[in-house]
Amino acid sequence: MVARRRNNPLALAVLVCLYERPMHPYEVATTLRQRHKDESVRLNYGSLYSVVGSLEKRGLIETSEVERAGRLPERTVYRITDAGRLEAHDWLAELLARPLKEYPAFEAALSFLPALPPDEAVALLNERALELESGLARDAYGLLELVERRGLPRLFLVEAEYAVKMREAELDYVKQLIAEIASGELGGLEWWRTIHTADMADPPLPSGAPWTQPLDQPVAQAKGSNA
Amino acid sequence: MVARRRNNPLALAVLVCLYERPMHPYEVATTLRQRHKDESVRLNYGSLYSVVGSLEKRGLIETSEVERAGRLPERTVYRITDAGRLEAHDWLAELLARPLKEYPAFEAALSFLPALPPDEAVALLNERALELESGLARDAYGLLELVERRGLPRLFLVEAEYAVKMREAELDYVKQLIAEIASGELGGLEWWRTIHTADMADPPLPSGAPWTQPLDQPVAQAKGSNA
DNA sequence: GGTCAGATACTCGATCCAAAGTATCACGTT
DNA sequence: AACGTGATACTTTGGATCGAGTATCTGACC
Repeated sequence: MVARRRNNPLALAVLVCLYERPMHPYEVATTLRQRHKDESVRLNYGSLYSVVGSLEKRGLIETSEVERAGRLPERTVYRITDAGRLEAHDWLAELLARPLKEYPAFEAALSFLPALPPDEAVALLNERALELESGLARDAYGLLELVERRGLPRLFLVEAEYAVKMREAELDYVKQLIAEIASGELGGLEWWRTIHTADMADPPLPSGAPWTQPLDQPVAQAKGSNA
Repeated sequence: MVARRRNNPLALAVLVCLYERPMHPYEVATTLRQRHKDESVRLNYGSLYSVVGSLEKRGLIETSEVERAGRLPERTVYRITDAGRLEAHDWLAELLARPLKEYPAFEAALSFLPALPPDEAVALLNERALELESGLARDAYGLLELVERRGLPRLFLVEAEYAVKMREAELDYVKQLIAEIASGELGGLEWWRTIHTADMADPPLPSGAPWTQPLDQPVAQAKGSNA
């Protein structure tokens, strides 16, 4: 019954836009883009229209009018309802106050790190560090440009500042990890090296050896290799 | 034709598991859970079986045997193919070396920050800071426990270390932001306050006033930031 | 005055995925 | 001996998602 229960932040973006004034979906999209919100909220038309439909079904927005210019497709203008205002407020408050578990791709990749030989891992991490650095330079330049060239108050850039900080932190961690592998300081390195010695040639991952150890089972336990 | 082209990291997890030895999907799931990989990779059965099906269709894994114990459902055991080994390697390398644009929920929320009154925003951010702090304490304890109680090498915890670092950085930013709002230091604060003065009562967001300003349009400008 | 890029406005269909469901077994409890 | 609980192993369902597609209009340029 409860369609799309607070999963896609694009729905929040729509609500907040309509809070400002009634719009048709396409106008919401262009507004979000103009304000660079499409950098923080995944925006594409398919999702937009489906999200709008579900908001209407839930009574959070309603049709205000249907226009048509020439023979272009109709524009359905929506306005927010009281329920919608409430939902927008509560949802935003929730997103701000409660950290949400997410699954960044790099975290997943790190969890499979032992599957690659240490040397290759270091090379790849170095590449990442370089890309992070250049990306950071670009982003920082973009921010400065907005603040200085036009006098855009920082209030409207907090999300970008946050993103920059997070990338800086990631870069820090990547560098530290590289250093600890290179210096042999990282616990488990010997094991890591040995399982990648026999087959330097073709097979990029070591077969037979576990790519990571079970984190449980301090004692040898007969878990279910049920054959 | 190319089904599910490197979107769901669960597929990589399956490949890496099967690199170790042939398994049936359910066993992959329990293995991942035992190794706490379900903290870094979103894991649920629906996705697991559909991902496995698509890997088979793409020739990256193949059926090794079909078992049955009693009247329980059949277990289809899969093994990885050479193509699968290659794909696993390349995919993992790509994830490690290239930062991927993602859309954290908190970044989205920050981009709508001006929609809430400053006081409420500060209160909510404070709540977040508290939750981040207690979460961090819990996580750090968990790590220490694994390292000390059982002698688990840090190599198998890099993804968790990364997650902790990221949260620390987030906490830093949240604290800094709170301070800058409280001290009146943040650019745009006056405007933020004024648009939230008339209606302290019911409407939690100010209608009529733009919740954030267009970032473009001082001069008609050629786009600028392409991602 | 023709054409061609780009904006306008939405639609479609093919995947993708999360959550719940199904059915069996295993084990301990009362 | 009936019951409950949790593990085993996979299926089903229907919504969510995304990229591409359609068709029109606008304006710039030569």
